Formats: sequence, C-alpha cells, structure tokens
Amino acid sequence: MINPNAYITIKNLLEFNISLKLGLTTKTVQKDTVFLEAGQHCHYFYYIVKGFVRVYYIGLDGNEITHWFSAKDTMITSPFSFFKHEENIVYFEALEDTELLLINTTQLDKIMSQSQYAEKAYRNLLAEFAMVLSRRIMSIHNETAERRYLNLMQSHPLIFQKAKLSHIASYLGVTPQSLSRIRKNI
Amino acid sequence: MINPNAYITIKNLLEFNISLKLGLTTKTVQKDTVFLEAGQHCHYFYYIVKGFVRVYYIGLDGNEITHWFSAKDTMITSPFSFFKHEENIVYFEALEDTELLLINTTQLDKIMSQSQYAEKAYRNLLAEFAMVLSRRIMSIHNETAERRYLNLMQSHPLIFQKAKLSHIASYLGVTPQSLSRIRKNI
DNA sequence: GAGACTGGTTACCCTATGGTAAAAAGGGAA
DNA sequence: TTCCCTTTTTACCATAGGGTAACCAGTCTC
Repeated sequence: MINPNAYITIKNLLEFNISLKLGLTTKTVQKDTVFLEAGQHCHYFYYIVKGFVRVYYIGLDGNEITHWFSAKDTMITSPFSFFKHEENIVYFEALEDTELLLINTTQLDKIMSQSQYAEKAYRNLLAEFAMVLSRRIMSIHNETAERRYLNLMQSHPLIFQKAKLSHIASYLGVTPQSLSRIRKNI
Repeated sequence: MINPNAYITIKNLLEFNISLKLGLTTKTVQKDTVFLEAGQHCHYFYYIVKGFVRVYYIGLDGNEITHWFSAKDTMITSPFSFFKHEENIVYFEALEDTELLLINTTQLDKIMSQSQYAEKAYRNLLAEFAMVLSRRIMSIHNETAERRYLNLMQSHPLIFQKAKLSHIASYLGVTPQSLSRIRKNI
C-alpha cells in the first residue's frame, strides 16, 4: 500500500529549509534505477517530489518481494536502518523518473524541535503508517487474494499504471501465476 | 506480536501525572473480561501496568482473529478509533487479571506539549510499532506458518504461557487444526 | 465417580496456491 | 516487418492449509 499522505508537504519542507537553514538536498533518479540497496545504510527520510517508488526485499527463495509502493507526495525510509541503525534489507527502486528530497536525522530532529506543527504532523504520519500496516495484516488474515487484489485496484489504481503485475503479485502475497489466474476469474 | 517496549515507563507517567496534574485514572479488569468492544469508541491509550491483553476482531466468517498480544509495561490502543475517530473494530480482552492506566487524548497532548522527552519517546514508540508491523508482514509473505510459529515461540515465549493455542493460531494466520498439525511435525 | 465443558488433536477430503515449464503476447529497435 | 527481449498467461501436477466432524484429555461441578 502506498504510504499515507504526507502531512508535511513539500511546501512546508521548503519553508523549513529556508527558515531553519537545513540545507536540504534533492536527488534525481532515472526510471528503473535502484537508489537504495540492501546492506547500504539508509541515511535519509525521502520525500518523493515526483515519480513512483517500489520498495522490495529478497525473499528466502531468492525472489524479489514487493513490500510497498510509494507515490508522489509521500515519504519513505528504511525504518530499521534509519531509526535503529540495524542492517538495511530493502531496496528502493524508481519505477519512473523520480525526484527526491533528502532529509537526514539531524535535519529531521531540527524540524521536530523547532516546529510544533511539524512535530505533530510527523507523529500523525507515523500513527497513520502504523494503521495502514495494521489494516494490511488484517486484510491478509481475513481476505482472499482475489479480494485483496480488487481492494488494491480500487484504493490505489495508480499502482496498476506504474508497476508490473509481478510486483503487485508479491505485494499481495501470491505468485505471478496465481495473480494471473485470479485476474482470469474476474 | 507484543507491542514494542514502552519508552514512556509507568514511573514517567506517574511523574507526569503529578507534575502536570493529569489526573490519570486506573482500571482493573478481571481475567477473561472484554474491556473494549467493537463499535465502542476507544477513548484511551492504555498502559498495561500488570496483566496480559489480547486484541482481536471478528473475521468475515465470524471467527475471532487475534490481531496482537500486549504484555505488562506496553501500551495499546485502537488506532483507528483513538486517533481518527473511525469505527472501532477490535476487542480488548484481558487474558489474566489486568491493571490499566488510562490516558485520554487531552492528557496525551498535554504530556507531549510539556515534555520534550515524552514527545520523543512517543515518536519512538510509534516508529517502533510500525517496524514491528512491517516485519510481521514480511514474515507472512516470506515464511511458512511453521517458521512463524517457531519464531514466535522464541521471541515471545510469554504468549505461550498466557494465550490459548487457538488465539495463537489466528495470530499466525492459520486455523487451530493447522497449528496442531504444525506442532505435531516438530 | 459420572456428567458436562473446554481446549486441543486427529482424520478425512477439498481448495487455493505454489513450482516448473512452456507458450503467448507485447513492445521496442533495426 | 522481423527479430529479440520482457512480461504475462496457461497447463500440469504437487502441497500447504482449510472445513467438517469426530475424538480425546483435562478440569470443574455435583
């Protein structure tokens, strides 16, 4: 599922950048480029200004498993690595030409400590994120793959424009063959 | 999975309670009592002072599905209801005599706005929670039920002392019969 | 000790999904 | 258009897990 809408908008971030002298940098990534790899520490909270990103990891059997998709105006990071300095296991791949705004720990802390608004927005973002994940676990435990597929189509049609069916299959927790079968039955 | 260790400890909370005049209340719940039901708004962030709680919801087929377990010194709430005022769909059930510390929105906001420390701890808690959920989704998509069972036994042995196998089965995403089969094969 | 519960296991068959392999369908590039 | 490459679909069989139902074991009550 796409990350919840960012509560801190680009506009806000750019304002913070000016007023707090954060020195935020941007990064441009071409289509089909992996810009974060497993094993590399994730230094940033990324704000996706433009583009579309797939987060995946390598499963026990060596296959890529899509963990989530992230669209324009949402934020992503590798929580394990960014927050806890644990080994990063996910890959970030741009599924189209993508423009990122990079926010490191220091900058994030600075924003949080200087702005009540940002702090609250950020807390909201985290809570929202937890809810999205929670709902997803419920969906896995309570719905068939077909139902999950239909729900995803309805709630995030954009994914179907940007990602391959094989990406979507592993996101839904089935093989591409199964997804194909499911699509046939509809 | 049990909620991440609370970063705000009871001791902290009680100190906040005195210094910020929060007027926190406690609640005692007997074994096998449901103290929050689907449909009821969840007014509190609960700190579990003592005891053990199971969070579950009713699946499409009418069965109870355990969403998570929460032990002593962790916090729980129904995020959808507490944060977003959406319809609450989960039940909180005390699996043993349980003592709760109740924190409502106003009190939580007051703590956050008055203490940098609490605010940071709380942010940490949310991030940690998102990570636990994230890891759980990965585990569902990448590991067999048997593996998940063994992992749970290792990481949260307490659950096996407090909860029934049928609770654990639905938590792992299988039927009690399947769990029984899995246990037999070990 | 005999019922009556509850939780857990077993047995049976069934279905959804997995795995391998091959075929089909698209989509550039020359 | 034709070739090549990638993605998707089909076909086949294998398997994990589901659903129903019965059974067993522990525990409580009378």
